[in-house]
Amino acid sequence: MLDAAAERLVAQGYTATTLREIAADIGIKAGSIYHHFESKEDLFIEVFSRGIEVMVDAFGDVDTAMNGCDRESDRLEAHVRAHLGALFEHGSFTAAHVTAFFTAPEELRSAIVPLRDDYEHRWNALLADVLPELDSARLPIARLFLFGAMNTTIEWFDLSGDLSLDGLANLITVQFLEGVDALNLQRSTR
Amino acid sequence: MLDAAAERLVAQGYTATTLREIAADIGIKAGSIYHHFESKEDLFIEVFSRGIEVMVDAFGDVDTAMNGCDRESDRLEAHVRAHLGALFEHGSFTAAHVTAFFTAPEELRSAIVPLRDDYEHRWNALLADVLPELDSARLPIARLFLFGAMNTTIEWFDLSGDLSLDGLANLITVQFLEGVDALNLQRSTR
DNA sequence: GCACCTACCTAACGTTTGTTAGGTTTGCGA
DNA sequence: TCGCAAACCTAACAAACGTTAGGTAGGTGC
Repeated sequence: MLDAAAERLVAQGYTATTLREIAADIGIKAGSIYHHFESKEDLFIEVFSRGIEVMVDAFGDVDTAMNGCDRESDRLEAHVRAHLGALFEHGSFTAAHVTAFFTAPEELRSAIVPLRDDYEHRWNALLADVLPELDSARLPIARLFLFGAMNTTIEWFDLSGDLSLDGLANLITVQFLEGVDALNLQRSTR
Repeated sequence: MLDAAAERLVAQGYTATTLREIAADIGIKAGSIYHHFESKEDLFIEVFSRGIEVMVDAFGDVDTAMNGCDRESDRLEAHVRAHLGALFEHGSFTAAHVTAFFTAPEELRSAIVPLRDDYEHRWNALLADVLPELDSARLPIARLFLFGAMNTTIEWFDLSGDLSLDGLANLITVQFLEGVDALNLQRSTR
């Protein structure tokens, strides 16, 4: 049911997604939803929260797996890969979060913002490690550029196309670190 | 009235924006909208179209103004600045387009897609000029990265903050061309 | 002064929305 | 086998939605 809600969110946004649709998707009636959630807002708070949970979990997994890694660029690429994985490989929760968060009413958003802030903090800390020479005032901006490039992939990237998620993660990382010219040389440093 | 519609679009998305709200914003009643447009869909087709128009016009202006420019990176930066200008300085049409386009029903979107394609083609051509050594298969991807970085600025950039639009355009261009490390050296090549 | 057009309003329509009260089914534990 | 709670349904509610038919005020041209 949360899955169905997330998929509808991706396709239609918050207001256009009705409880009757979600109920029909899983073969129940709209009123039955209220046995599990107090309101539409409550249901989608859960969906958006899971969207962040998936991201945070993926981030944490990479952090432990890459513990003894000495090449900082590899660490970054692994985290980029994890973020893309959360977007494309772990259900629609993260995708729903990224695409539909701003279509939700403000009361709902403000309940989610603390979770978002936590995730953003982790990325800031990561980027501070990977890029120690970067002016700390520029760091959040660099992160926002990276997030922009990663998150808009849901609008165009096709999992079944020629480019794999690994390849996409590598492209984004190289482009982010070294600029567009380095795109032709991708994977040459491995 | 189109302005009011665009502002509501940015704040609430397509479905959550009601004709009664738009009418109230400009001091008329909802029914009166139908004297100017045949339907809600018709009204927002006009709004989305203008959003692209603003971008295309800004692009064209830079093209003529930068005609004799020999430094390709300056040309690119001027176009980035123009795109950001369309987002932040020419009403809410472009901002509405970028944020709310995917919240609109599909029939409406398909009426707008040709205009979008035209704008994307211009950028592809520009990038092919600026980056002749870039693999042509990578070119659309590079453009999508750049678009992602530019368009997500509406979610965080503050016109009244320390960073100016010129500065932001420079940051994005440098970051795009040379990578994140070059951010510390911005404007040093001028 | 008359006709006419544009811009708006009033008042309702049918539909859909989130939501609720009360009843029914299902399955598990004692 | 009984009881009970979780899961679901039915049927409706008030509110809000896009939309429409018919009417009104104000200005323009003749």
